[in-house]
Amino acid sequence: MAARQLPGPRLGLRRRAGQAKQLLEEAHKEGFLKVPVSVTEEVGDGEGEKANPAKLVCKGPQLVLVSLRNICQGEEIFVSYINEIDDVLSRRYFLLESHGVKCLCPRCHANFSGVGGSVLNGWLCASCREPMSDEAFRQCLRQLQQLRVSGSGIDPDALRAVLSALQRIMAVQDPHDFVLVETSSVSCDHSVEDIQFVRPPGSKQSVQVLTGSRFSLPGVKAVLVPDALPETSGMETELCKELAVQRRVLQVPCGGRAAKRRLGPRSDGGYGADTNVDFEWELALPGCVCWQALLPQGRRKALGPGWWKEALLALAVGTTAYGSLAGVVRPQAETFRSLSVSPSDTPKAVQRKNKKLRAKLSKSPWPQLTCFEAQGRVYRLPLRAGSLNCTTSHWHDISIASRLRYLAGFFDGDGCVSCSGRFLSGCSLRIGQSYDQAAILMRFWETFAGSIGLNRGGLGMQKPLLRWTACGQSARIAAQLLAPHSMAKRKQLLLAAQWPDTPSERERCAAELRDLKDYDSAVPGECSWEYCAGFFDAEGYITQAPAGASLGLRIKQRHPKVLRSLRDFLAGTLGTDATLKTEASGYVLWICDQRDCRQVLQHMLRAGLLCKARQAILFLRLTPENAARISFKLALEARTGNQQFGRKLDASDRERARNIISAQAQAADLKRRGQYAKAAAKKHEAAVLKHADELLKARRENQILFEYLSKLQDLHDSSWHGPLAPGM
DNA sequence: CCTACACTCTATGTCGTGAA
DNA sequence: TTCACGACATAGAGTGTAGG
Repeated sequence: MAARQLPGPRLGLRRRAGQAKQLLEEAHKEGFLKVPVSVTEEVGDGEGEKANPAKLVCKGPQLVLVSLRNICQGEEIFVSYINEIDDVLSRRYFLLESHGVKCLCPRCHANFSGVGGSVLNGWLCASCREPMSDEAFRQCLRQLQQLRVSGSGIDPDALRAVLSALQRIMAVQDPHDFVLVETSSVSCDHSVEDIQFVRPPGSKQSVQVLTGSRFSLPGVKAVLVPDALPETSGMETELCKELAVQRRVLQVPCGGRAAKRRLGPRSDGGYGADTNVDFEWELALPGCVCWQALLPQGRRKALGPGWWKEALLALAVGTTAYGSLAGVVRPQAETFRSLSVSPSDTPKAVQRKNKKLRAKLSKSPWPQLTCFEAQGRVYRLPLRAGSLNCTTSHWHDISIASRLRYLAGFFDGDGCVSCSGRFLSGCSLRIGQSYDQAAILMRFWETFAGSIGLNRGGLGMQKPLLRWTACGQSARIAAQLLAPHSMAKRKQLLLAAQWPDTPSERERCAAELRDLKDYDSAVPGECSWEYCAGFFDAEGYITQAPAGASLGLRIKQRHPKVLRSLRDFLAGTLGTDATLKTEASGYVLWICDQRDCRQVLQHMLRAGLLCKARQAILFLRLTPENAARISFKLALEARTGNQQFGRKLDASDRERARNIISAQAQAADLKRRGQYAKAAAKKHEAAVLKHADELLKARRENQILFEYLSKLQDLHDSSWHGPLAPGM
């Protein structure tokens, strides 16, 4: 086992049992346990020298931890950080990921080169010390399950109580992660065909339940790995190679969403599947209760495939690799506290904590949004057509034609035309925006009616999303009004405006609409400053050279036609020299010249720029003297999304980066000149600087993430329901 | 300063459901 | 049949950084 390589919780057996007893009593007092459960300690029960140091058995309402060999007085008992029935690869991957530890214990070492044939590799028979066959291993697992579920003297009610307590505890930790499905038809001999899909009452997720033993082995784990191995050295490369072999052998049973993103080396030093890859794995306890979990990657890594065993042990023994049961019962406080920086943490350790913190955050929902704020007014959700008579005054001072040009520009950027319903009865127009950009949705709502509703609730860094929707008659009218001013989506809007009545014609139009989205169906048309402002509000981005005084304007788009029209318009009216370039997944229109940038921003502001008006105004004030301050201000208040949240470099970061580069360059120079001793000293100095720099950045990120978390918590505590939340 | 690229959140696109 | 809304998946948009 790996425990000897690690610092961390190492509790004496007596102490663990005592702690477990106390915690179980507490759990019973607080109503988590329906029946009183106590822990009995049985040490040296005469079962002789076996490989497993201890086992957990249920005796009536008691959970008993039994040592399987004699323990000498004063001997230290270790807690494993891993699930011992994992294969060697999973164990090492988990240890490296979660603790940064390369395990060199005999079991890992002996089996390391043999990985690839089976996920069960690395599991040695306790008697003969030979690798176990798959069948023998499965047999053991069955026995283990039988022991836990229907073994002698086990009170099913007690076990059920423990399991339901666990469910409650876990539900507190993350209510979306666990569902408890009771089933009486689970057996070990089902085949893959026995997969059923159920939606448990109250669950919004559809849940896949696999009842086959083939997939319910706790040792089976899905791992996605990069096709191309990253350029790393030592342990990581070895692991990647083996993961690659593993993948081919396993034919990964990857449920839910498939891996979309490029899999490869990541800047954070990790590798493998990206965060939006979900896995599903299941466990069936025959004849009793079927636990099923749909875990996010972070959680899965944290607990490992044997989470259920770990959880049972946690309840019985009061200890896991992640702290005591107290930490499980009050997960928010304890879990997050364990992720805050401690003085002895290395940069890598803080980075790992930050990663976990982000994973936690990404599962933390915002409170339900029931209203939104736009231009200082608060509106209830959903905002239906005609539910208000008042309008935002400034917008109505602008002529209808100008308004339509702006809206057409915005719709070309961010709008969506789709036909809806089984009968293709009509088209709908839609625009989604985050909740703090509701003003732009109000412009559409005031002009075309329709409704504004919640598209998706907030989740961690992801703000809640609102959506303006017009369907039926209002969609037809809106499309009719927008089409003449639109370029990128004119053909789609014309289709929506003239949506036919007969089913066959509708089928044809629906197919045509789909086609229009596949290629660049933009119609070159008359451009205007209002259109530019709208399009820029939707798709544009203002860049600032790192804390410098120079700025640039960028518009990214998948297809080039509309960008060409914009470029020609800018060249024709201002003589602006905008360049159109291809970039990965599309085209970019760039304006670099400082004078051009400012002129374009001023024109767009006059034409009704809204979403990016604040940024534009700030940038127009940009001078070499205030560059750093404006950069900070923008990061704080004028950003659209939370990408790269907490990672922005400030002036001192840049200064440190310059020093590191300078030291590295000096070291290289000294080496070239043959002054090896001095070069080595300089190199060391650079390494020290780098270490300090990484530590500082990681600590600040940790602090910012905690501040964000605290703000999110405040929203819950203050019964927040929609008005703008500052700093989020 | 300019450009390419990386990271990850947002905004499209689609499907389904249910009330009117 | 229309309209509104929710859920889900994912392409790509928005943003930052590194390097020439």
